[in-house]
Amino acid sequence: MNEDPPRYDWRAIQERWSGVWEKLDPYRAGGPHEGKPKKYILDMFSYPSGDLHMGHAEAFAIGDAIARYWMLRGFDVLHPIGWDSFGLPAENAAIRKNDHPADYTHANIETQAQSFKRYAMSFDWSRRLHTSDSSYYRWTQWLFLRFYERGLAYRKASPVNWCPDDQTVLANEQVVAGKCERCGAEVTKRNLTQWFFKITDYADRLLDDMHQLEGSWPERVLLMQRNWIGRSTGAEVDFTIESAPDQPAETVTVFTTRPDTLYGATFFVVAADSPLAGQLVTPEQRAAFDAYLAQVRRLTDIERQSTDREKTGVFLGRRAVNPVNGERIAVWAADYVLADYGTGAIMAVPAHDQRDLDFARAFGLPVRRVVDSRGPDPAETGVATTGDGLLVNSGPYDGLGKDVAIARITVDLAARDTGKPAVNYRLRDWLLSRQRFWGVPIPIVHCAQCGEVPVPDDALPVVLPDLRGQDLAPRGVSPLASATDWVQVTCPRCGGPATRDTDTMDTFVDSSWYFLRYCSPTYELGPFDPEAVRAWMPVDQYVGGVEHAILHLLYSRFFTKVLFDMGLIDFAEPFLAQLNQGQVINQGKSMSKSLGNGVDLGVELDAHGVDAIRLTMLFAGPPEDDKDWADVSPTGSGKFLARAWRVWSDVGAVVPSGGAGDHDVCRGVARLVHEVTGSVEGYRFNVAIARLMELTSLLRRAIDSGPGPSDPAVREGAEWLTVQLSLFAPYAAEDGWALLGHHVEGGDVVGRATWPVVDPSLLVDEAVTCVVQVSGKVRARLQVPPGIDEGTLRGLALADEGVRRALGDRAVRTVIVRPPGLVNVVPA
RNA sequence: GGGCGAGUGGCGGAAUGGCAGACGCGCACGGUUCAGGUCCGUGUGUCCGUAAGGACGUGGGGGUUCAAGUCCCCCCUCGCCCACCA
Repeated sequence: MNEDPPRYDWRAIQERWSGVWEKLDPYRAGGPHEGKPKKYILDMFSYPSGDLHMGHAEAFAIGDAIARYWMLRGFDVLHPIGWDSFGLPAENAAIRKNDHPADYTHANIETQAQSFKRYAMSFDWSRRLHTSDSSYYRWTQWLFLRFYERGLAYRKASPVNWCPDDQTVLANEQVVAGKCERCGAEVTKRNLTQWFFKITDYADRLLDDMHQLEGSWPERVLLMQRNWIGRSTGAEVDFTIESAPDQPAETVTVFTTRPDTLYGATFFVVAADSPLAGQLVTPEQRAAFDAYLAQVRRLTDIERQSTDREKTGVFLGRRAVNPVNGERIAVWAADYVLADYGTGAIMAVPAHDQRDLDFARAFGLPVRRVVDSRGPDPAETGVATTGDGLLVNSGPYDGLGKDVAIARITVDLAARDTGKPAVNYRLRDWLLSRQRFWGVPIPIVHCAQCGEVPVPDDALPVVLPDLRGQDLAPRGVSPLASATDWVQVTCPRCGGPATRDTDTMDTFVDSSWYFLRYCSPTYELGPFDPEAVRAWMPVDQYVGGVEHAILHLLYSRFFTKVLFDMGLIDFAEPFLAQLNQGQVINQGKSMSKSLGNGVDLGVELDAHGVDAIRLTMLFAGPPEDDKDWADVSPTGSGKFLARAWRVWSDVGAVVPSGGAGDHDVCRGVARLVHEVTGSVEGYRFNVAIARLMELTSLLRRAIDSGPGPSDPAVREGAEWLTVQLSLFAPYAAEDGWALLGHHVEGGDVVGRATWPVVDPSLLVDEAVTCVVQVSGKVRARLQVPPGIDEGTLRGLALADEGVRRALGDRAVRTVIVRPPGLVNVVPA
């Protein structure tokens, strides 16, 4: 009878080891580190909108490889998982299916948890958390109250972004190109009283602390945050608006980054939709202004922000007086000036600002150059000169350069009390209230006697009422308002009748502190145990998508700084290092239902197995590159795993006795294993996997046509291959570990083995191939000892047949000798 | 319009200023197999050449250097981000 050799069977392997891991639970983080150094490796937690998809598969393969690496290096690693489980999709599903959002949420969480386990994630499952559990959101409310006490959470009426489809307000950060980030509907403005976090108080620190992150955060993310915060330094300048004869004069302040161009201000513009415009307009111009304002209000933000639009505006009938030269300039209202940036009013310097120039040309307003740019006249070319130059037409400031002029003019304005240095930010306060149900209730009570009253800490959590199905249908006010029993309360301060705030918090509030909760997920005395946070935080490596570059990452940094100021933590940046994986795309395009190019993770896992998919994700390229699924080969990954498995199977469980084994195998293994370590530390997993493929081929050759499977060096190579491959292919590696004789069921899992460290003496080359170039082209290769001296090498190179042939009859001008690897002969 | 990043075989991608194309996919040929697939081996940048060998070659152009995919300048193309923020 012919006995078939054993074969790599990933299905059987997955089934076998997932059961064992479930029992052993091998990836729990330690307590106080037992003397070991710590690493906190954090994957962005998951939103439970369905099962895991291809994007998750890539991101989590990266995070898991990093976490597993540090475990094998002997660190105490915290690698937790949880769910960002409040949010609109669950609520919309509940309305559709007439049930409770929690049902949908928990079903999806269970599905994802099972998928994570199948995907062999090395999570500490004991720390799992859900932001929609009252045991979690109790502390979200507690944090809100602390922010409130410090004046960092406040309510104000203002025009806010309104999504007509989701029937809720949105934060600035959630409006992308005038549309709702989530559903794509065009966002409109509504004047509403809403809750805000005063993130603008932290603008400077959010900006300045970024230098700590340089080098360990993607440059692109830092840049996006810088742009988003948008700090501009300049001056505020007071213009007097000439009054009607019977009225007192008014002062309107403008912000400018170019106070040096003050002499070039030839008109004055206020935002058409600001209250200021309505106050300034004269009775004669009132009708024209009202008509213009109506026209502006009809525009959507998208139309309004289109930069190639013709400039529009209307004269308000009054004049402003320039504080530096007393010049009277016309006051206009226009929609190119924004009501909510700076002071909502500008001085227009058309010669040196393109927008002002476009406006001046549209309405025939004067243009005066005050910076000598030596170019053609902007009034004629239509191109404003925005660069540096010496001042002209600027009275006492003529001849000054930009920086000096800005400093001098600002000082002089301040001395006459008509201006001062000023800083402005693009960043606005974080609008956190939402008129939806499935979120954290805002723990504030409104009392006719006492006004806003915080819910006392010992009355937390304010638990959501039990609403479901049609109770949740959007009607422009929060669904919580219809839960009358829930809304009606007694005032915690005076005991009189009061009502609960019916808004819920933006889910980004939940995710702004979850990384702290993981340190002590069941702690009852506060949001986190200070001891545990001191032990684990900050996060050493955060892994997730770049789509959170300004939302989640900025908010989390803000929260961390506030907690630092409260004295609750002793660090001001939560994430020391950040890695953004690329997207998984298909045929050059991101996957979408409408394109029909979606790839289902479950189908891929069923077809190729977990290890092959993880390996494919990581081998496809550097982590931050996009991966096109049409360009990669899970089949190839599977073949590699089968080859590796056959090596383990051939080497088997018999431990050879004594000796280092075959010298060449030993050195080859050492070199490759060493290179894998370097590649993993640099997050070049594609290169690490390439080296493991080479290692596998080397061992294959050693078994078939070298010293054979029982050589000690071959065995050691096989063990190391197993340990290193376990970062990427945990199932196959565990099976290999068992094949090599380890008692996995008894707790000797490969994921808790020791990362190989090679003897440095094995990495020193015994013979080096020296490349000899003539004029930079390779003409000969010499085998030389690594310690060869310059003179000897030079002599050998010049004597070489190939070199002489290439030189021909030309004389040698220079010889560059870089022992032992390179000689470059330069002929005359 | 502004900012940032990237362009390397048929494809994904390697390469501290020092042998361009590691590793893989694909393809070709050979072996194994009743056959197909699997598996094993060999080859595979382009051009000239039976071969030995040679010429060319990292988007285009210029420069620095003994030596450039890598550094500098200009241009082209693509991608991403921001976009009337005074």
